[in-house]
Amino acid sequence: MDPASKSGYHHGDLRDALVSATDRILVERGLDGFSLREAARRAGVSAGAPAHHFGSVYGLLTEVAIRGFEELVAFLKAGEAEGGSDPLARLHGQGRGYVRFAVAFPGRFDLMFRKDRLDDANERLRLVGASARHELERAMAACLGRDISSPHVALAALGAWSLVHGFAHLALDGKLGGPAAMASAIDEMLPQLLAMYRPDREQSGDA
Amino acid sequence: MDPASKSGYHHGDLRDALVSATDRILVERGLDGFSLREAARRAGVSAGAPAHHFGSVYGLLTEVAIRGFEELVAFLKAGEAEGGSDPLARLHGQGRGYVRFAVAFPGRFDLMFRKDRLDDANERLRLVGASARHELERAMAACLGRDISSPHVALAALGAWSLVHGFAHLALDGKLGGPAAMASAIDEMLPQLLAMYRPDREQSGDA
DNA sequence: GCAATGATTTGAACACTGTCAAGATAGAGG
DNA sequence: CCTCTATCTTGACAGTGTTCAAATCATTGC
Repeated sequence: MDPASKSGYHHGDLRDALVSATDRILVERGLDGFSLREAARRAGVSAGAPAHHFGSVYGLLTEVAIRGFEELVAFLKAGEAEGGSDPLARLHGQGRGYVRFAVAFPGRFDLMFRKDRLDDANERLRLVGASARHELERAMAACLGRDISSPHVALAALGAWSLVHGFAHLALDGKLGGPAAMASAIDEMLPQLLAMYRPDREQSGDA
Repeated sequence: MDPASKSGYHHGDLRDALVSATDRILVERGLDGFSLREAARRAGVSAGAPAHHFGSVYGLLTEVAIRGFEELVAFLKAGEAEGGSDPLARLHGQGRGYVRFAVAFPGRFDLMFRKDRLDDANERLRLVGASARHELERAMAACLGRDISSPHVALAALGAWSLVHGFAHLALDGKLGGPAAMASAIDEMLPQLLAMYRPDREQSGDA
């Protein structure tokens, strides 16, 4: 009816069909098992069809990555909310949300940080990526009691991002045990790690 | 003469020729620009030839990654030596060595951590990877005044690795400016980051 | 010195991949 | 009803990694 959600041409809504087909492939076979033709196959469409909607493989994968980042931001916010009112607890909550997202959607997570498969120039991708970084920097600024535009905050945010990203990587490599042990690792080891490396507000910030 | 180093069969030493051809491709075009056929082409050999020496693409890339890790370990040791006798300075020196390697050999660095292109089961790869991790844990243990087998050390090492890895990633993404600014960033921003996030030996280690 | 041996490389095939141009199709708007 | 435009198919092309029988050639044994 409304032309935005169901513009029933030949297929109906091939754009979304391809995106969700890709998502399913990422879940079942990972990024390596993905191919544009396979996505087209699953959408019940010929190999050349995706080009009209996404231009090239990069376009399709970029679209999937964008939706991944949107969901990541949601996970960050949910995790932060668990932290209550203490700024440090809220920051750590974001970290837990980050790792939880990585563990929940390994395929999407893989894709999102493999820039060789994405279109870096895509405006929406950059926007949603900046949005995620903004979430982190806001929580970090509150935690350090500094302005969000401070280079100190940017540097501390980089460090915090690296920490949880490395932890997530480790979890996905299976180095933290199976899925059962992973959940407890996120709730036990990650807090320990975050406590061990916390941004130190006492150091001289302007050298 | 000695059959080990120069067993002049048809090509002479195709194994090494393919490895160095791959290395050159990584420098010139990055990992995306690599293909097994292109490497064979540069070695002046047919497309099927590499199979005999490496089994598959994974074998060749894994060999290149192994040599990369060997060089990384050398960079870690060199950086650590710059730290003099202070354990923390030595640890931070290792971090500088890590980032320097990543910046000096971006292609190899990319490859080394793209496990979808490597043969995880390769024994030598795991050995040299473990060797690199051991360097870090040794320096970290000295820094924390704990035994190297302590889980606390392992966790702290993971955190430190994540920090410098994230920093290196950022540098390679060009977010730290051009090559000129990069060198100074390694010598200025990285120490700040490492100082901000340093393993805290005062926390309760056994929860 | 020469033939046999076995490692090394070739060449052609196969099943894939992503992209492209040209034609078929079907719904929308006049 | 008829055109028009976006959508999709078809068929081709260049390129990829892998496989395998056949050809090549250094080495080994005689």
